[in-house]
Amino acid sequence: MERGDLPVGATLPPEVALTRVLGVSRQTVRRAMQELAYEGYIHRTPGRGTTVLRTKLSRGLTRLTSFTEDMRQRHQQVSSQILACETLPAPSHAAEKLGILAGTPVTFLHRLRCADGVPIILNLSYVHLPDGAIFSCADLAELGSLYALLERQNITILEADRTIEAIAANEEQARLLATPLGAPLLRVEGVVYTLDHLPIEYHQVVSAGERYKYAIHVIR
Amino acid sequence: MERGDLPVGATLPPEVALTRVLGVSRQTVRRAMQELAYEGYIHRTPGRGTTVLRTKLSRGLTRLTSFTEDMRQRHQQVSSQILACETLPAPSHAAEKLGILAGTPVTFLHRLRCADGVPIILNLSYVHLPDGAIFSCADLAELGSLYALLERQNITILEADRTIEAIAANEEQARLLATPLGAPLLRVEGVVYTLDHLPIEYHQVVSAGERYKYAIHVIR
DNA sequence: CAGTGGTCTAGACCACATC
DNA sequence: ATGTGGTCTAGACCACTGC
Repeated sequence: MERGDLPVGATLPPEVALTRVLGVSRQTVRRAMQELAYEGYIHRTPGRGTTVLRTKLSRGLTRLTSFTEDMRQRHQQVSSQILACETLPAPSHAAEKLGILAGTPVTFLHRLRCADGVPIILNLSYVHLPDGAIFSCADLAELGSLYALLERQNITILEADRTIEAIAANEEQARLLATPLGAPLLRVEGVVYTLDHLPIEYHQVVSAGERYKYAIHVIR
Repeated sequence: MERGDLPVGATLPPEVALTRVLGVSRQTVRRAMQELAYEGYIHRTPGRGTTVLRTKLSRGLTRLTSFTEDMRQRHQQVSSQILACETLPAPSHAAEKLGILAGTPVTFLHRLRCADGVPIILNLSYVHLPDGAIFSCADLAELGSLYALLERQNITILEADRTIEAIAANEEQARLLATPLGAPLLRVEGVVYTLDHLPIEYHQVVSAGERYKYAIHVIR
């Protein structure tokens, strides 16, 4: 499909034919086609056949990616200004999301992130590290990506719950993002979980409305 | 899990045990567990086992649902005020998204949608019907849901591409949604595709920031 | 009616984690 | 060594589509 041999609308050979041609079992053919269907490449209709829907994959919010990864994918140059990187007692709203007691020490991170030099998003993170893990602001500054820093310590990021809403820029946000006071901003709040389902990070990401859009592909 | 018999963190019986207890094959057990894993209920680790991640499902943008379906799921009463329902020449921005020439007749729909009587979202739709399909504003008013109306004519909605951004309320939006002028609003733009990958609807959904949040669950 | 995808069974081998 | 999930095969029946 990506080579263009199978244009949009084309019908794929039936499963049994592929079984013979490829020399694998029908289950195996089906598993592969189910992946393609899930990714939106093909559509399958019982009794009729399988048709090609699209020939390239568009990536969006469907998967958990970091800002750094997102921007690199768009071939934009990422830079970060670290406004704060310190250990402090967790404020109650963050503690609640992280499932810990207010006042428990957490790593607080405040970053202004730019793409090609233009300020795009403002990032507030409260990180509650598992026992034994260490956090170095110098390493973060060097690596750029919080998730990369965590994964380097064998902390596996698994999933996140996010909410998206619109807010009006307060004074600090307006100043840092170079927008007027009261300008509409997008705020994404999220809790990120590790492999063991422990909440490891609570973040608030605020982005300038005109400069950053979320793109999503959804299927019914 | 939803009954609470299996709390978060609990380990599920291994596949072979479930095979015996339930009297089904291992593949069948695996298929069921894969669904649970995809929905974020469980997490599976090779060689270790399967653990419970969450005990209830939060529904979000991950699947394409209509406003009507969303609200009914939350047990809220949906009502709609149809501000416009007419056929007109497609404006260029809508035509582009629908892949048709500007000026082609499309059905234009403008609705104010309320949950429990409170105005929540403002919906602009441009519908480009396939040949032979008919559109009745009376039916829409009765059914409430555009997608239900289309599906009743055997038009299958398959997928959508959406973008989310923050905007400031203009005069009309402020009046209809009962918010101050310039208040931050969430705008979701989307193109909805049918089974044959034909764009059938272009919509703009504007929602009041404080009254409507999008929730998303993403996995890495 | 034949052909399609949807589902299930029974049995096998593998890589990996744990002890 | 044992038990776990990941993958594959071979064969079967079903519901639905289209002729």
